[in-house]
Amino acid sequence: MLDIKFIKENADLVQKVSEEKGYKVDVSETLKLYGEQNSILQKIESLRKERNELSALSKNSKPTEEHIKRGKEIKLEITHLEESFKKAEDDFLVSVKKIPNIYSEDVPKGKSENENVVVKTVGEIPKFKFTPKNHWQLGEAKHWIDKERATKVAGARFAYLMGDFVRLEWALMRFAMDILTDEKILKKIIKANNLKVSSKVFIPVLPPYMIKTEQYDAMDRLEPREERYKIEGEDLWLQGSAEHVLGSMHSEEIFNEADLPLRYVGFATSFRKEAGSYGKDMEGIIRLHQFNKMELESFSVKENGMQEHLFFVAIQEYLMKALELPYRVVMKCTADIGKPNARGIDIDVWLPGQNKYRETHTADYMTDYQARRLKTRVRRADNSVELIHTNDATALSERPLIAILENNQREDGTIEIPKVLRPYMLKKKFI
RNA sequence: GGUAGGGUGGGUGAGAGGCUGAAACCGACAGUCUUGAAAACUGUUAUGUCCGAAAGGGCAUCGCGAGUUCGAAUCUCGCCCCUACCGCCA
Repeated sequence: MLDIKFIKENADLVQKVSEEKGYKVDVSETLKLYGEQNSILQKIESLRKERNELSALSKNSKPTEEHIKRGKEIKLEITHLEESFKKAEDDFLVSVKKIPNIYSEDVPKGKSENENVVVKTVGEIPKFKFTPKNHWQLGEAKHWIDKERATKVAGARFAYLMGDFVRLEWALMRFAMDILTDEKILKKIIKANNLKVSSKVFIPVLPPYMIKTEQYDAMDRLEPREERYKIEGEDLWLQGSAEHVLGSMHSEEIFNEADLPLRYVGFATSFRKEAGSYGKDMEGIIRLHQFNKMELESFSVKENGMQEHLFFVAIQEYLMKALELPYRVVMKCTADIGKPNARGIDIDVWLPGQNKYRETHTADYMTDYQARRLKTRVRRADNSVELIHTNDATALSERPLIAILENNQREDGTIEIPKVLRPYMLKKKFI
């Protein structure tokens, strides 16, 4: 949610920016609703003041008939006004929650993801002396991917992952974990990218996979609900990304400035309904209802938020380079960055089996948009309290694994293991 | 899941219908003293929100929600969570 004071002072800007992000909002209506809510509140507060004063008169003595009579009147009026207030407040909240975050100055303007801007392309696209297979042809031949049985057991968009593929996935995750918890490597990444951020390591987290409605909504990641799995009979949802349960972890808390930035690397199986993507990516394992992912999350003071975001992208690039995968960095345009985002970067990997780039990573910078409703704050050195800035980003998921299969395949269907993963694969070179 | 006891500020913990946003102590911060530090003493020390240029003032918050009452941290009901024991379980 945006700050209502900011909206008030920058109504035209907010209106314009919301439209550029593709959201239909009426800022003047929001402000009107805020005014209505406020004027009712002021009436209530002056009545409450009278009630409090009346009640203070009875501190040593019994209240007079007069006081009780007036008190009853006040009670009735307050009850009445509170009903109108509740309605006015709800209307205001519904309206203000629709307004997306302001985007960062350097975000390209665009009406759809087609207008995202490729910032750079890194790594050589491999040339094959044979026709490269896609990951499901490779995986099924090796009995690493079994979607037929998964469909029998759980339905479409599920898969059994098996054998060396599983070992490779664990190798990948262990590799990422080792990088993110090694301060020396983080320092190297910071230096190489000329960043001004703390080199504090990431704290590994295995979070809950379920999240309450209230927390999910405060994160502004609950919508669209058709995309989420609801737990029947409970006020719980299956999280769609570890970010959802990591970001809400410190809701209602006030950090000490000295404890920031606070960085987490969380591993979680994530769940998505993939509503509205019928028929898309039905083959292979690029778009399943559940997938494993290692996610970065950080909480920082406002002036460090952007550097933190750039640091996350630098980490993503470091991981992709280490895995020797060809990729490109994409700046998402206004229409594609997402409602709570101020800025968003995607990394797409080259998939020879599909002959195109596919998204493997996202990095999101939310400024204080999420923190406002989460009530995650920091006590600064001068004792003032303010909202923190949140960042999240993919570290590694199963999609880079697909890329390893397709990019590192040999004619006989075996896969060359990236050098950095071999220590985690009993030093084997091929699987 | 059952039974019992609990949830009050950064911490411990008092308060059991009105003078209580809340005692006391600890911690933290600032000051006095000191060459410096400690000790001692003095002061400050929740969050949100509204009005105001500011000074200041109002309102709300004692796990959450509803209710009783002229008046609720305090009484009633529902929910959540904690602790202990029992049951079940990786």
